[in-house]
Amino acid sequence: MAKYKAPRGTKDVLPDEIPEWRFVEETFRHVCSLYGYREIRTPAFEETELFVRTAGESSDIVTKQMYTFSDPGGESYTLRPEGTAPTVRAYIQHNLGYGMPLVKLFYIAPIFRYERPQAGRLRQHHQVGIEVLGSSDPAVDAEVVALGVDFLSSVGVSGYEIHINSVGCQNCRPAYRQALIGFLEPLKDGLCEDCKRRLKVNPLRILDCKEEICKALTASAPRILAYLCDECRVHFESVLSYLKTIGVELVVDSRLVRGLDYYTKTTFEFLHPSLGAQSAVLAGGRYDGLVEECGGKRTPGIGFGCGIERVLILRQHYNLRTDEGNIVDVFVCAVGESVRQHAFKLLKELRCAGVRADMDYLGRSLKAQMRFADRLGATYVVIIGDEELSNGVATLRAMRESKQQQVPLDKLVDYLRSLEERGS
RNA sequence: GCGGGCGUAGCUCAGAGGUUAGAGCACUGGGCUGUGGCCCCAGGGGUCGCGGGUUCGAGUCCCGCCGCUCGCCCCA
Repeated sequence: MAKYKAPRGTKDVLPDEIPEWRFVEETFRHVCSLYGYREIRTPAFEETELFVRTAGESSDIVTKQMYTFSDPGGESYTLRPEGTAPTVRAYIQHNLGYGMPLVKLFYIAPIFRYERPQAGRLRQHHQVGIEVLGSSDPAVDAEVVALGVDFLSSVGVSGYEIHINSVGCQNCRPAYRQALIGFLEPLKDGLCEDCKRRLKVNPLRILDCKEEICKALTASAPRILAYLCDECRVHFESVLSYLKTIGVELVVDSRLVRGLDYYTKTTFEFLHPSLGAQSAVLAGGRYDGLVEECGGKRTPGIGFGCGIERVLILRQHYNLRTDEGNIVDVFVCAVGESVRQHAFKLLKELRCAGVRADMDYLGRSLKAQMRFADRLGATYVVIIGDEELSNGVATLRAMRESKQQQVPLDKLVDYLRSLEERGS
């Protein structure tokens, strides 16, 4: 047993898995560029206060999931538990909106939450996400959902449902909240323990409870869509209309309530059945009050986060797999100690000429060197021994064709480079 | 925080009270004295998660702890 292990709920991404990660990340970057989004990178930790203010005092994230620590100077910091607040903080701090009324950003970042790990849920996971700041146009809501659709289809994921809802705004949500409390108060003895507590701190969350008894009791509860103010109702209908125009299928789900306090108007989740209880692969919503809450000018915003590990689970589910291909193009086999200096020099020249190349550093037999070259996927093997050296040549073996020839040592690098160029 | 399953070689796993703990894959060497893949032979590699208990004897049975994993809550 190893003495040290990766902390609970964290994972090492090993070399064999890196191609999958790079594929997902690069695909995301590409899709974002098609939509005019630019990348931003923010620190892994922020002042604790930022998350407490934005996610909400009573949210699960703030009450029990944050990795908070104080640095030697006594400041309280928290490892990023979500991607939106840091992005908004950077947007305000650097005046990204100055002279640029609409800003579209994307990020790829680790996210930290203290939770019980299980399939598709980690204490450090990674999200790709986007944020649009500066427009309340319902077409932007539709664009954000559309980008999510394009991203998932580009990485080969299908079979999900998009649930969408509007949670209203500061003008209409209080009335709905009162109506909901009024409906549930007489029934509260039948609710689960968690929901009895939610009734006081965040009654909307009761609609999202997975307990059958709560689902039954809330089946006929008032629906938020019936309480939206004119502005929110028109906005939501317009979002649905834009999405219909581009052929995105939706499930309007009036029970969809998200865990963060800052959401307004549109909220959505992309749910996939094969993810089990953690069925959300991509989720987000509009947050028209967040920038102001963080000390900036009143600026509407909307975005989503998407769990990379969950995307990878789904790719596995669909038997999708990108592999690395060959690791080097050329392997240099030195036969005998006396030729190693020459082999080492040749290796350096190959690499400087842009040819991926390697050699043996374990003093292995030629047979073992060949086997290793095969395992690295080398297209060519260069064999140099005393005989070759005294004739000023090397044996060049084409592995896939199982053919070999003698090539003058001083022509070898150019020759291999030309073969490479022709091959690629 | 609560419940189920599992911890034996680098990996996947067999072994269910009785010599010195095994297999496949991988690795190293040889068959092939300078040539990969296929085949054959050999070799290296293990505090059987940790600690205690029962027993003449414990990977094996019992208890505790730790870890991993799956589910509940919640989230990407």
